[in-house]
Amino acid sequence: MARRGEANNRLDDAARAGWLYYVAGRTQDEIATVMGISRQSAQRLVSLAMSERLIKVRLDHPIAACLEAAAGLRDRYGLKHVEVVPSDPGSTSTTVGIAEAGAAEIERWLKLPEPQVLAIGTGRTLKAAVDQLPPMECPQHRIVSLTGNIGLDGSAAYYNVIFSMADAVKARHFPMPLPVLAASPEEREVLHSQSLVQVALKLGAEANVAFVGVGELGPDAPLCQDGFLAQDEMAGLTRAGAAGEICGWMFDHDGVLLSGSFNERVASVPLPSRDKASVIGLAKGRRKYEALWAAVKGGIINGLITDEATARYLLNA
Amino acid sequence: MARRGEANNRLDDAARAGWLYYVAGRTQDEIATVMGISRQSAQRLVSLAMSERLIKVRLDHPIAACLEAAAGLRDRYGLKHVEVVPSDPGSTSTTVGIAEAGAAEIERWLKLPEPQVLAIGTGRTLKAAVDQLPPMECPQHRIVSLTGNIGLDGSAAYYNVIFSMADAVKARHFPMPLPVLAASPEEREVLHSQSLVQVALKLGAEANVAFVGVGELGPDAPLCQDGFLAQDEMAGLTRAGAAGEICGWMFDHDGVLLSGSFNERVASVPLPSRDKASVIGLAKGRRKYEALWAAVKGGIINGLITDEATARYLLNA
DNA sequence: ACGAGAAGTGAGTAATTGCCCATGAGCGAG
DNA sequence: CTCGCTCATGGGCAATTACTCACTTCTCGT
Repeated sequence: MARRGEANNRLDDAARAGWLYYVAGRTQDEIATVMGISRQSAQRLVSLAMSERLIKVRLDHPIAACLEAAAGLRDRYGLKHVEVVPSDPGSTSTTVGIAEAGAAEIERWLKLPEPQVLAIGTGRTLKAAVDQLPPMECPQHRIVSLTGNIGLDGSAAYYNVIFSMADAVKARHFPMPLPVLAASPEEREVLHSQSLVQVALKLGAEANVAFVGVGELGPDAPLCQDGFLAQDEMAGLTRAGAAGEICGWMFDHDGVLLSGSFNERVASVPLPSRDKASVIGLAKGRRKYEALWAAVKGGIINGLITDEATARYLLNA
Repeated sequence: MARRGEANNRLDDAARAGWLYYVAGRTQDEIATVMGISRQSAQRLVSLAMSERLIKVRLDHPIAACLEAAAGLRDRYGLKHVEVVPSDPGSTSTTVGIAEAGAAEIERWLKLPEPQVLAIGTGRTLKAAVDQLPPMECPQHRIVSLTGNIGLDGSAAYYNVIFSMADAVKARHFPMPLPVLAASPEEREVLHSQSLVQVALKLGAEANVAFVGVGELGPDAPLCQDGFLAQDEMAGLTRAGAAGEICGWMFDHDGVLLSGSFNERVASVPLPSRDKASVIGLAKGRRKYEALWAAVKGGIINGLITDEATARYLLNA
């Protein structure tokens, strides 16, 4: 192969080896012969292709147990769309499985020929899902971020997912040039009156589908860890009965948005109407059980992508 | 898990096993334990998930499209060797990429310890490829030129590639001390009876591999530009149905060598047998589409090094 | 019921893959 | 120029996976 960009060359070779291994089904020995390298090097390239995420694997089959759980959840909580992936009891990851399934669902929407407005929230799970998206050309769609991308200290929020999405999907993107949280309800009004923000707010209201993470509360909550929320404020919220948050919007154990002043400072786009749009939550894991239960009970979300264990909890709750 | 469609059950299990294997990265032993089956059964389920296409693997890298295109061309036209390099849309060069890939392939042959006979055609693309060759010592091989190196006016043909090759590669070289085109079939016979030419003809018939450029026809054809062919003769050839040429041999749109008198005047070495040898064409670019299509259709060449755009054309043609 | 045939199972074994380690090439600092 | 560092390489070996075969179970038609 060409001798020029020596840096890329390794990844190119890795891609080639990975393709030959996973797609063409050759053995590493054959690959080594074809590429004129040793078997060990071929093995390294193949595993490099894996660790660099050049190779993406997805399962396209509704597994019966998961299907049943999904159907049960749909009936029980009146959800529009439920997807349950197998649990991996040995893994502590909060994204494995969900990310792939979420990416598949996002991809389904992006492949629609009719123009859609997709709204995207924030969070680690969503980030992992978006990272699984293949490059796509979707000029017909528009993608709007539901949350601001600026932290309390003015820096860009790492987990604002819309930028990762823009890398993979060629469509018009509308980020929110705002902090997640305004200092006061009045400041929020001022911020929201900016024309750029107005566009995002309008698009958010028109969204056909929204993909959101579901955040738990407590000292270890992602909101605190990422510095959006101080510990004492968090403690106050839990005392006030908050059970979880989506895009910053706090809700109680019945899934009713808190009426206190906190939610009046949240600068995020309001969640699209659950009557017209699908608001799909992506989350799994013990720590999110309470928040998820509240969210589905109260109809904060009407779609869910989760794993088997979480689904079981929600069915028995 | 309810038991209803017993037939599905196996596929469901296969899906679950496949998920645990490919997505969660567990070993088949672990899967067997988790699912309460034997390791062999787990292996069967995993391979079933693969063969039933439940698991979809995708490679996210520019090179993926190239490899797929290459495999497609190999199948479609029954080629022995296909290499597709990424297109560089910004470049008008007819050689960038091809030259490097061609050089790499030539190098692979030169590195073989067993003595080989390499045949080399002519053309700008091939020249660019040979210019990429590193200095090598290959006393075991012999390299023969497929075309004459003398123009109509008696001067040396600039694009006769074998001399450039001799500069880089230390091996025995056999140029063809002939014009490209004889004045008449009879003259060709006389020329070919020279003992030096006999050696080249014999070697050409023994060649293990031939690297050739593919020439398009028309007023701007390289054959005209380099003064091997007058415009009126070219016009006559296109009227007679010629679609392209390789080493001077004219062929029609189905890749069948023209039977007219022109080919009887071509003084080049006949192309090596496509049954025994690899005849690898190097070419890319809009202007060569027709000629390439004819050449692969008719089996004039059984190997191809080209770029993505050209590969796409050949796949859709 | 019964037998033929399809389908599945586990043991055993060959093939393939993953990983560790010693080696040597390449490179920048001194 | 040399030392020390990093990193790719290929050998060797253990772990993992794929395949074959003989045997059992199930199904279906008579």
